[in-house]
Amino acid sequence: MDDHVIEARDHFIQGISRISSFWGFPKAMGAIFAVTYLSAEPVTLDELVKEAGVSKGAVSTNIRNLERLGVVHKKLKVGDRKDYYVAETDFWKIAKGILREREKNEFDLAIRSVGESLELLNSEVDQTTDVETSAFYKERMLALKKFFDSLDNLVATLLVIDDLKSNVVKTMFSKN
Amino acid sequence: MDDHVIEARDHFIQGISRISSFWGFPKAMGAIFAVTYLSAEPVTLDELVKEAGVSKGAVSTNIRNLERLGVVHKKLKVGDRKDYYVAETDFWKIAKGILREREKNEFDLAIRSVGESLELLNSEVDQTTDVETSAFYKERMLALKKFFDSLDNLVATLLVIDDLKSNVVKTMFSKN
DNA sequence: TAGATCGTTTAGTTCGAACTAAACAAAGTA
DNA sequence: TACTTTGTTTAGTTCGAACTAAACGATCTA
Repeated sequence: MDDHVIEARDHFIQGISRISSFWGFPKAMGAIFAVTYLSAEPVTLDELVKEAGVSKGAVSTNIRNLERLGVVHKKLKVGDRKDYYVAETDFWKIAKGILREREKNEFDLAIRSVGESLELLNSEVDQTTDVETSAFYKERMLALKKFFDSLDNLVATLLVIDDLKSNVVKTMFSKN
Repeated sequence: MDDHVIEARDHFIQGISRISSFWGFPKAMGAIFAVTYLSAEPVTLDELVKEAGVSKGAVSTNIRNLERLGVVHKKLKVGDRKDYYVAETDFWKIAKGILREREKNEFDLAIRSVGESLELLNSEVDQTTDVETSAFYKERMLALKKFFDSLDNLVATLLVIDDLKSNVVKTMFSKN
């Protein structure tokens, strides 16, 4: 293969790896996706081991996460025990998948803890001390909770946008 | 102070710490912000050391980053060498500040590398081998680049939204 | 059954981000 | 000048996420 092509490919893989790690995913995950994305044919686990330069175990776990996020798709061939993977090419779909995944898991779990803190304050029928402090905490925590709720609505709204509407978004923010 | 209030406060600080680390920031950074946010009065570095339970060095570097992001603000008092900090309470502003910061730095640096890879392919006037592969790479890389450009426009658009319009957004996505 | 071929799981290791402790710098005060 | 008070920087350490190597399980074939 032409040197320039190889160089471009390597540079691309490296770039995707950085993007991956920037968004809080493993670098290897990015490399694995990049290889899959640059492959015209479905790729096997062993090919990914070779092309992405990571161990079989790492490919196994990372590709599974990629599939869970909808970033790649598993394709089985009849009479073939191997798993084949192809990259999702609709990046808006990918973005939605990732957002949806973050929505559950850690995200609103952490957000929920703000609500819980607030409830702790509200259930505090005590008359002991520091009414002022308690009131101030309530005010601040409530303000943050409201922000999170709005954000939640925003994301939820984006998630229910179907393909038709999403095309509107694509058109709006594309230059050509 | 009332036990419930202390418990609520601790729970809140812990929650913010998790959110912080979830978004790729140090846990301590979240704790420091939480303490600042829950303080009615401007706080000093030494108070933060005590309240957030991290070392002076860590507070120093983290608070500086928080200020750079516009999450807290430094307040100086006349005839007082201490630095005082207050939390920004407009979370939409905070979100914008963080987005803006990510915009520079790593983000479009990584994105740029995709463009560079593409250029490497285009500057490849060679006639050697693999015309097909090269064409395929170009196609895929261009598709990704277009997506990134759209995303870039989207973020840029959000960033130039002034306070008036941003109130529209707030209203749109608040429940009450 | 034995052996080959897959993907997964586990035990152990590596590596870097983020922390602490402590030295340092700067700027005021006595 | 010496001492105090404040924030920053540096050297060294810790700790966990993510990796590798290798054992394992499952499934097909001869």
